Amino acid sequence: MKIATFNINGVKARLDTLCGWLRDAAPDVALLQEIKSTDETFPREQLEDLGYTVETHGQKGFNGVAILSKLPLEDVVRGLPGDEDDAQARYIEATVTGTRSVRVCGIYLPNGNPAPGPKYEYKLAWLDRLEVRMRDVLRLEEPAVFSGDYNVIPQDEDAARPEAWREDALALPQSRAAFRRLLALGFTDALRAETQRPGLYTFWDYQAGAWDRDLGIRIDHHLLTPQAADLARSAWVEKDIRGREKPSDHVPVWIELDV
DNA sequence: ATGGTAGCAAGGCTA
Repeated sequence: MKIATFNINGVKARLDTLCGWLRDAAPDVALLQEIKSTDETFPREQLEDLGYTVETHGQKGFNGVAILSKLPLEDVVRGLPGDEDDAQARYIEATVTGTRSVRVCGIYLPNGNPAPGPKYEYKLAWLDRLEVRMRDVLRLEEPAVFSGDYNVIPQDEDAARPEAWREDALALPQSRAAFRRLLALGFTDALRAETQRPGLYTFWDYQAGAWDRDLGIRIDHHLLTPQAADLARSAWVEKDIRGREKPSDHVPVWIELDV
């Protein structure tokens, strides 16, 4: 089972790109972030025509997440549990069953800038709630993946210019500590081993020629329960997507599970 | 210190 996470940065503006990618790359499951659409305006039919089951947790204008799957999706949860007053659409879960079941959890973590400030407080509170949810799922001792745009640069080697991010909400010590706590629960960062070779990034800013100069950061992650990690065959970044026509500022990040 | 680009949606916010 091939699972990709992809911050699409506007599904309506990216629909041709998305459909072409789904035809070529043919993920079994695609977790999308920043769909910037409501459930009603999401281009569901076009994706269903490509053979995908579609579940969305949308919002007008900003944020929004979705799961596309070639296999049926069951037991969908919309919204990160733990705060009834949180109106931002940043989280969706479902179960997909191949030769065995995998819980797939799609994440669009708050950016948190400017820090310090209320947006950063929201990011840290969201990370605390995510830790609770991940602990609960971990207890089930089943294959599960928490995949998406974490808006966290875990370590200096995950940025081309770490000094440029020193004061940024994506790399502040509290952000990194919270991410490390997620790993300490017992999760595996599926792409971590790949970062032994420098220059593994998933995002390049539209501004200041970041792509042309390869000034990227690694902020899109797959975190695997031990049961999922045992099934993991490989993990990779589809970097060339960033150089195509009208790209998102993120690229797809993949894992393949032996399921 | 600022601005640089992009999407949504129709002005400013978010990133």
